[in-house]
Amino acid sequence: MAQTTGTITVGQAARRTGLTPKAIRLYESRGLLPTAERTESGYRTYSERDVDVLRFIRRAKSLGLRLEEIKEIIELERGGTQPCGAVLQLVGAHIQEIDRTMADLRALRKALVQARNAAEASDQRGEQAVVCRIIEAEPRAR
Amino acid sequence: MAQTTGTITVGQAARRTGLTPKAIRLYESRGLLPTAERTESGYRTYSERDVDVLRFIRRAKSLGLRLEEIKEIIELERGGTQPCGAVLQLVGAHIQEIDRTMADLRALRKALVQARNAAEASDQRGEQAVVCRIIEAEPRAR
DNA sequence: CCTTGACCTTGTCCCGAGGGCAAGGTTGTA
DNA sequence: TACAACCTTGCCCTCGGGACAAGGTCAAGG
Repeated sequence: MAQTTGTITVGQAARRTGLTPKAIRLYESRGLLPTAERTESGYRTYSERDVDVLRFIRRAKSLGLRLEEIKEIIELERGGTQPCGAVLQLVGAHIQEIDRTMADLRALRKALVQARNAAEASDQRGEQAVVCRIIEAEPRAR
Repeated sequence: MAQTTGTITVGQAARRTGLTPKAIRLYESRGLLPTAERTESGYRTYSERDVDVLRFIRRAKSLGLRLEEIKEIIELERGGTQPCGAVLQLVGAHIQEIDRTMADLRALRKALVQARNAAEASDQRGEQAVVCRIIEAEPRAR
């Protein structure tokens, strides 16, 4: 195989970045990575530069950015724009989204605990329910 | 149409329960509802009992239970078992799951805020990054 | 009687981010 | 030459529906 120095296969790239080959192919198909070069036999080949981009993607993903958003950042950077501003905006939006999700979860948790307590209380009073009172109870708020 | 008193269509059931017709058909296909009776022309028909079950499903869903879990509860109840114990167990498991998710989100939020602060700080020092430092930074933990 | 509009039917594709599996080609080593 | 380990593409699955298509049914009004 005509493999240039420093050129690796998808599996090696996966091992070096902590991703899976499947994920790497997905990123290519979604446009986060340029279409990979191929060997004569059709194997994808990756350069160190590609490995850097893949690591970048992994870190961005671990911060909760979506592939589409990561793609935008990469395109900005490829176009020569410093993507800092855009990244800060994305990160800020994600923090807000997390805050909203956590507020929802807190409310849900409260509802679950209340429902459980109500069920245990009625159980101790020896009541019987056709279907368990936990969910039979009319939701007050909502 | 030979529609018995109290027998309604899927759209009417949807309106009475706050669900959509599509969702109701999905629940049937997933086994949460028994296969609906049909009119001669093929329309599904629902009884008041069905409406009660649908309301039950909606409330259980609003508590974050998954369709598969709701199905188990309904099956227990149909089998004559009081599902209270099972429901309590499910609810307890969900509270734990919510706690785990919230812990994850807290950690994620912290990482995002730290990344943002680091980026702003390096920006103020006039540094330039090939790709924004927010994501370039090596992840210490994990 | 016929049309119109609202309703119903089934079916398919889509979302996110891949996982799992199948069927087959390629590589490098024993 | 055989074999394991790799690679390729492609399809179906997740979860809870939303959106849309193409067509059948119902009730009311002209």
